[in-house]
Amino acid sequence: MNLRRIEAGSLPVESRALAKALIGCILVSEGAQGRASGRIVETEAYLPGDPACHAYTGRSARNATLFGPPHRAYVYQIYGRSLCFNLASEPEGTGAGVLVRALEPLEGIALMETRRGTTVVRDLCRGPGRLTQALGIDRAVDGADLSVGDGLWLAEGVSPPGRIRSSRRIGLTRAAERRLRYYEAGNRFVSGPRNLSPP
DNA sequence: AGGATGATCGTCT
DNA sequence: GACGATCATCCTC
Repeated sequence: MNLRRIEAGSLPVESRALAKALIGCILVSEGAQGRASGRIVETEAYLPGDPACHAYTGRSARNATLFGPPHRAYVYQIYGRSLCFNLASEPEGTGAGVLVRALEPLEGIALMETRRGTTVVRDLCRGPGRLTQALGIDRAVDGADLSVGDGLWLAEGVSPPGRIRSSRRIGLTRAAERRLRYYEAGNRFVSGPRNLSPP
């Protein structure tokens, strides 16, 4: 599969615009074990001043990447077992980001099955913790510039017009009512509700 | 297909 | 010491 890398600076910086623009893009991981990739079908935006955003209470060792340049990878561990993959958003100095919640597996299915310990393709990348495991993303990825390295990068994909919908974000207790989750309507690899009415 | 539950540990109070 | 931007498993329908 010939993938065209997304060049630095061609993605939006504003959080909601970035969350929408990422739908359809392809996330690629390459390493000694081979290549694994998937098409992004679900994201969530975490805005400046958003009580649900990790940057809300100020800068710390964990969330420092969110305050760095836009589009750097922000990786953190949640519930003791799962890693979540985000892209920092907004200009440097402002803490915000976009969580990638689900991928539609494209390449390296066998590798993903090994890493995930299941052959249920629908379960390989459906959920933020699952997709990081399937792509072999670890905490060392935190802070990485995806436009430079060859281990993890973004490629151009296809987002059919009119297919992107929004809903409440998933799993939150704070600011849960805000419609900052974006997903491709009807796609079976979306992790939450996947056919809600348009806004 | 969908709801409830417990595991598990880095980070911050 | 409490709390998660979750997951796998077990249950019922």
